[in-house]
Amino acid sequence: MATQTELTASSIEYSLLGLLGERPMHGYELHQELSRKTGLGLIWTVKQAQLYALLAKLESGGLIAAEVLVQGHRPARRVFHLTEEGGAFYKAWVKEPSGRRDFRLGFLAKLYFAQREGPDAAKALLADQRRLCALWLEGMIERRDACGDGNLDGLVYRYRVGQIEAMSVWLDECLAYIEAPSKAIAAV
Amino acid sequence: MATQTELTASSIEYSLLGLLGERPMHGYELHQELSRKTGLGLIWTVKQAQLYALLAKLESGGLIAAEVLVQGHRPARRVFHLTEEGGAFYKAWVKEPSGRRDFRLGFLAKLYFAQREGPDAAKALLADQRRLCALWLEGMIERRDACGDGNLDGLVYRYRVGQIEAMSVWLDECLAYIEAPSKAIAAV
DNA sequence: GGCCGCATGTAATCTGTTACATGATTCT
DNA sequence: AGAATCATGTAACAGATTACATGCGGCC
Repeated sequence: MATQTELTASSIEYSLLGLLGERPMHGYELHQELSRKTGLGLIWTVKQAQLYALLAKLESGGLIAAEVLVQGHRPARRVFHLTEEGGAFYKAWVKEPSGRRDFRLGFLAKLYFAQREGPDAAKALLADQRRLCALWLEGMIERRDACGDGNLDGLVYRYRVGQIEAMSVWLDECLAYIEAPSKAIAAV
Repeated sequence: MATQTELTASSIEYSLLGLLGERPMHGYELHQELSRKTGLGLIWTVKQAQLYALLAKLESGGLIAAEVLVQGHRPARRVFHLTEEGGAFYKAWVKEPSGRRDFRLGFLAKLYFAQREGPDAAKALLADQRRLCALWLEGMIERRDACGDGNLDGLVYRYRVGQIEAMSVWLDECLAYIEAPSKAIAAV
């Protein structure tokens, strides 16, 4: 029970927790995992230096812990695993829909993990996120309409409305995919 | 001709150049301009401290210069104006379409300025940006199709395709707006 | 001989955020 | 009396990026 110093973690950090929740890994391994151009690596990549820094932060926060694994000639590995605290942190994150700021990165990552936990978790997440997204859209449309046509401000809002609408459509696609992975997409 | 230390400026900095190109202003004034919820202030806001830091950077880079304007009792104002170099920098920026990274901020700002320079500048910018955007879309669709249906990677690409498509639609709306500001939007 | 893979990091740098400092004036 | 406005900044901290350091083994 390390003193909870108001731990705020970015979606990258949560994703590391998520990965370590599946199986313990050492830094280099994580880095490779994230450097592939599939899965999480497709969402973002972390530079090696940053990764080690993030791991150090998570470790000092008590969310992960390391075991040193010495191997003959090569440098020893520090194999990290989730602590209970870290697991709880991750669980809370993965079920909470994302804010607009980190939708692009955070939500994609969340969906990745939620779907691994099973279709129900993913469906629930998608439903929540859709609701949130609808709210954003509503608010943005209101603001768009508030500034009449014929000025640049309106275009700015129109841009945002368009982006949120596209999100919304995409969330529906995701839901369809989760419900019937094999051919759902073709129907769109 | 200060030694051009490979000046890289963010779109925020370019926007400051753009504002100062219209009329000289002091820091506080710029900050107010950007704090209003219309025009550029709608695109982003800068914290006061950061603004002064940016101005210092631009000044030391020789892109803007200050004149001190002492007024009776209040603190003296440092009124900044564009230098020739700064003007050239700005001009190059404003006509160049934005990359994907800073489309959200950079392009909106660019459009704001281009449109102030007149409809032709704005039209040219929009046309260029549309072309670029079409390329992105093409590439992204290709990648989307490359990873077959039925896996999460596909959803990630679908998301991106959706966002770029929305951009593309919006660019067309913008063009319509520039060509017939009064009622173009209603037609969409 | 030189580069890539393995596996760890540190140090320097840059950018941004938060908080604070100053000091007079005008609004409530 | 207290708050907000005017107008400038500095200092401390947080985050990411870049570059560098180490040291061995295997491949071309």
